[in-house]
Amino acid sequence: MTIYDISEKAGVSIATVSRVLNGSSSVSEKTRQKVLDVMEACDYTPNAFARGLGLNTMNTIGLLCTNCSDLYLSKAVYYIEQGLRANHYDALLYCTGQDKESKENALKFLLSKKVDGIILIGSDFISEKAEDNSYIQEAAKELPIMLFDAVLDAPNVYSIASDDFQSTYEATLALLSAGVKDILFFYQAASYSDSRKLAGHKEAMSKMGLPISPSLALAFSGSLENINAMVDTLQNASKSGTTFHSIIASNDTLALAALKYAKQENLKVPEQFSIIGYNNSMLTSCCDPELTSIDNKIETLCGELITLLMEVLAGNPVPQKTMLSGELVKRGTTTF
Amino acid sequence: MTIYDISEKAGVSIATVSRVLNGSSSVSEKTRQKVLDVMEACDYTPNAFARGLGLNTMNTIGLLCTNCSDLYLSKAVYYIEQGLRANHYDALLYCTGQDKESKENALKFLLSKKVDGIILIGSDFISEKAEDNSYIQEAAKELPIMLFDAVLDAPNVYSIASDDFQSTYEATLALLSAGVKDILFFYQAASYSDSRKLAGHKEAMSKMGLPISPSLALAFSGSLENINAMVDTLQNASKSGTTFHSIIASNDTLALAALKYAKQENLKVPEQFSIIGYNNSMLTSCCDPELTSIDNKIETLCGELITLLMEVLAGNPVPQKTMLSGELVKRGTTTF
DNA sequence: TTGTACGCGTTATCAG
DNA sequence: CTGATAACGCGTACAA
Repeated sequence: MTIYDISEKAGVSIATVSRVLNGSSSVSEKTRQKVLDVMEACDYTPNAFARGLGLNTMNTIGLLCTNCSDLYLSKAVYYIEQGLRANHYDALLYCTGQDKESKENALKFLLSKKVDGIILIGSDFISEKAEDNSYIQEAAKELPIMLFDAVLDAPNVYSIASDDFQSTYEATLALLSAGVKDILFFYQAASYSDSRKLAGHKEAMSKMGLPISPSLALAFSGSLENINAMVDTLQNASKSGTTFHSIIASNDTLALAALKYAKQENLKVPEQFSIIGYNNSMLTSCCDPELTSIDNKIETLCGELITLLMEVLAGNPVPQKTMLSGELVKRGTTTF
Repeated sequence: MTIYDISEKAGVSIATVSRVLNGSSSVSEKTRQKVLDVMEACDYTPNAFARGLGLNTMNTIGLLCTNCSDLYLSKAVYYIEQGLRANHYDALLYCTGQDKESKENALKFLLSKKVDGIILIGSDFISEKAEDNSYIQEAAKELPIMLFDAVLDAPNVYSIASDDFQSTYEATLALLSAGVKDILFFYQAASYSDSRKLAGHKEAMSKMGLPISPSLALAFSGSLENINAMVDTLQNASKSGTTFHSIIASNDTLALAALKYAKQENLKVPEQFSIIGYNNSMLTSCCDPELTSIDNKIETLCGELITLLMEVLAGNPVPQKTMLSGELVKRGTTTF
C-alpha cells in the first residue's frame, strides 16, 4: 500500500495525498476528507524509509553509553528516552563498553546510520587527555553531540553536567564541620566526573588547611557489580596502614560497600564512621542506616539536555555548557 | 558524496560500485581495487536511507520495555543489545511504562518504523486475560515478535523464559525441608512471571499438604525504587495478624526489603527468619547477611533469544517456546 | 486548490 | 565481467 494506491482510490494525485499526510496547506476540506477516508479504509502507513530518503532524516537520536545496565546510567537512558519520545524522536541505543576503539567505532557507526544527533551518556567518553577526545570533535562536525554528565569544549558539542566539584566540596566541608577526621575519598575511575569530584574534595581539604595523603584517595578498579571486591579494597587499604574514619564515595554502590566494610569492622555508623554516597539512588534506602548521598538531579539534567538538543536541532543558539547544582541529602550515615 | 560520484571518479558504472560495496559476485580484481581506492580517498559512506528503501530493511530491531532503568530489565536490555550488535542489528529502544494503551501504541509505532523484529522485554506485556494480548498477535502478523521472560502461544511469536514455576517450587521445598514454617510469598504484580512463581510456590505447598492462606501471598503495588514502602507493606501485614517466619520474594529488591523488615523486628536472619530473593542481582551482595536468591540466568536467556531471533529472520524454523532452568544460589539468608 | 514530474541514493534486473 | 535502467515510496518545486 503506497501513496499511489491511495491517490488512485481517492481519485486525486499523489501530491494531494502527500499534502494531506503532512497536514500541508491548502487542501480543500472535501478532498482532504476523501483522502483521509481512503487512508483509513486501507490502513495506510507511509513508508518510513522512503520518507527518510526524501527528508534526509528519520528523527532518530543515537544514544551512546558504556553500560546501560549500570544503576546510574540506566536511569539516564530512561529519562533521555522519555524526553526524546515526547519530542517525536527515536532512540537508537548503542552500548560500547570501556574500550576506546569500541567507543570510536560506535560513534562512526551512528554517523553512517544518519541519526540526527548523538548523546553521550556518562563521563566515560571524555578523557583527561585532550587528544583522546578528538574522535568526538570529529563527529561533531557532522551532527550535534550532547554530553550528559561530562564537559568538553568544542564546536557543536553541548555539555550538561552536575557541578560535581562544588557538591563534593560542600560535602567535605560538611563532614569536617561535624568533626570528622581522616576522610577517605573512594572513587572508581579517572573519568571526567570522578576527577571533578576528587578535585572538589581536595579543594575543601586544602581550604581547611588539611593535608591530603595520596593514600586517602582510593580508586576501585573492578566491576560495579562486585561489592565484595570493593570491601576487600577498603580492607586492604586499612591493613596497609591507611587510617580513615569516614568515606566519601563517588557513587552509592561504593558507599554501600563502605557501609558493609564498617559493619565488618564493627565500627558504629555514623558515630565512629561516616559515609556519604553519590547519585542518591535507590541503594540509599536499602540499608540500615540509610545512606547520606549527594543528589545530582539526574532527571533535571536529562530534561535540560533534551530541551537543549531540541533547540540545537531547530537551529537555535544554545549555551555550550550547562551546569546544575547538586544537593546533599542527609540520612543515617552521617551525624548531621 | 554518492555512488554516482564514486562511479564517475573510478570510471565505472554505479552498478559496479554497488557490486563492490556489497561484496557482490563477479567484479574483476582490478576494477574492484580501483573502486575501493576511490571510496577510501573520498571517505565515502553509503546512504543508509536509500539502502533501506531499496532493501526494505535497515537491520533494526525494536526493543520494548516498560522501564529500562529497572535493575532487572536494564540487564536484559544490555545483553540483548550486545547480542543484536554482534549480529549487525541495531536496537531501537522504546520504554512504555505500564499503561496498556501506551504499550499498544509503542508496538504500532515500531511497525510503522519498519523494524525487522520486535523484542518485548519483561513479562509486563503479557496479560492473564487472553484478549488483552491480541495487540501482540496482531503485530506478529507483520513481523516476528520475541518474548523475553514471558510466554504467549501465537503464530510468529517466540517465547524465551526461565522456568519460574519450577524454580519457586524447588525453593519452597528447600525452605520446608529446612524446617521453615509460615512462608510469605512477596511479589509485585499480576505479570506472567510473577504469577508463574506464585503458582510454583502453591504447588509445592499443596504437595506437602500445607494450607495456603490468602494472606500469605502478599502483593506490593508501589515502585521498585521505594524500599521503605515495601517494608511498610510487610509491617502492615504483620500488624494485621499475618504470621510469617520466612519470605520468598519475586525479585531481589523485595527480598532486600524483607531483610530490612526482619532487622527492624529484631529477627535473627537466617535462624529466626529466612529469605529467598529472585534474579541473583548485585543486590544479593550489598547486604549482610547476603541474600540467597534464585538465578534465572538472564544472560543465557538473552543469548538464546538472540540466537532464535536470528534463525527466525533467516527464515529457519525454530521452537515457539524455550524454557531454561533456574538455579537456587545459597547465601546467608537461609539456613541451608 | 490540484497535478506533473523530478530528485533522493540505493539495489537489482537485464542486456551486452 | 560490466553498464543502462527500472524500481523503491515519498516530498516538492513548478505549472496549471
